[in-house]
Amino acid sequence: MLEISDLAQQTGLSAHTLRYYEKRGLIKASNRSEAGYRFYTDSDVRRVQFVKAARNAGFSLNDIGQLLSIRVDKHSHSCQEVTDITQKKLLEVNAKMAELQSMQQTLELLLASCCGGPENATHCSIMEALDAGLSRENEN
Amino acid sequence: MLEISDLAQQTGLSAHTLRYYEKRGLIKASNRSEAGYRFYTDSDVRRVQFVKAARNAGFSLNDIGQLLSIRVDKHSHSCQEVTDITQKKLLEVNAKMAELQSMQQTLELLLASCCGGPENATHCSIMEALDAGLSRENEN
DNA sequence: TATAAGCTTAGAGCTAACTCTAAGGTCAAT
DNA sequence: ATTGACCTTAGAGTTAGCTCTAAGCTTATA
Ligand SMILES: [Zn+2]
Ligand SMILES: [Zn+2]
Ligand SMILES: [Zn+2]
Ligand SMILES: [Zn+2]
Repeated sequence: MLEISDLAQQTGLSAHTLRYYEKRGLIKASNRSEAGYRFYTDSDVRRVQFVKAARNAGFSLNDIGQLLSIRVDKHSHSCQEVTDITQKKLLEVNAKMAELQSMQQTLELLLASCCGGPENATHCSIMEALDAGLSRENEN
Repeated sequence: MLEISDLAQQTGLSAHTLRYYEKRGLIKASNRSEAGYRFYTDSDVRRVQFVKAARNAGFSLNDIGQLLSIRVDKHSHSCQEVTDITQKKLLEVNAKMAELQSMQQTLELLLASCCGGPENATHCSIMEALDAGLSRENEN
């Protein structure tokens, strides 16, 4: 039986975060001491590790809630439900990537155009480009 | 002289957002009517467009505040200051991209491994992979 | 037994960039 | 003069995921 700080150490999450996850309904200590201290079993540890792996994959805590309810009763859920959640997340990630790529490209162009030197910015091509609205092309 | 809703229409930002930008110190109506209505000049419009272009490039409102103070007094600032801000932002964007790319790769692997079918999830390889902590390899 | 470390809870605070509400004033048109 | 659309302000609410605080117990060690 692990106390919360032991679990924190084993998972790399803070005790605060673990209590927060409990408040969110994601995890729960299997046992409590008479004084109310949380005690975690190996099964609890595995559940937390599942949550952590899902976080690394990019799932939101809400997504993870769904994945966890599938996990505890796999018989009542299908592979399709799991892929639906995963696919949806992939689409979100792809959308954000596209946004960031556009920023990246813009920033690289800006940097390539500016001398970056110590003289004053009256002629700065970055400022000019921003003044020109990034030379059209940006719908949205 | 444009009223706030005219400026909103011209820039594609909401009047709420424009007032918010003013509260943040980014923009300001050059004039006010006797009743207190904001009136914007062409110069104000260009400033808002600068802000919008900078937002599109990924700059935060704080960054934009700095860029704007360079913009109004280019003689007292150098190209280097501008590139510093831009470079810093590019590094942030690159960091986020790396994070997202890792998620993307993970999600794609997960999707490739799962049948996605209607049968129950007792054998689901996505669930298994998450249970296995995404097969090690994820430092952090 | 005293001290320190760690546990409990409810709830506030943080970040970023909006987004919206309430309560009221203004303006053009009917 | 009365709609209705628009304007003003201060300030609260939203989102996600923590992060921290306060006030008070509990437990282990010296
Ligand atoms: Zn230069
Ligand atoms: Zn320059
Ligand atoms: Zn399957
Ligand atoms: Zn599956």
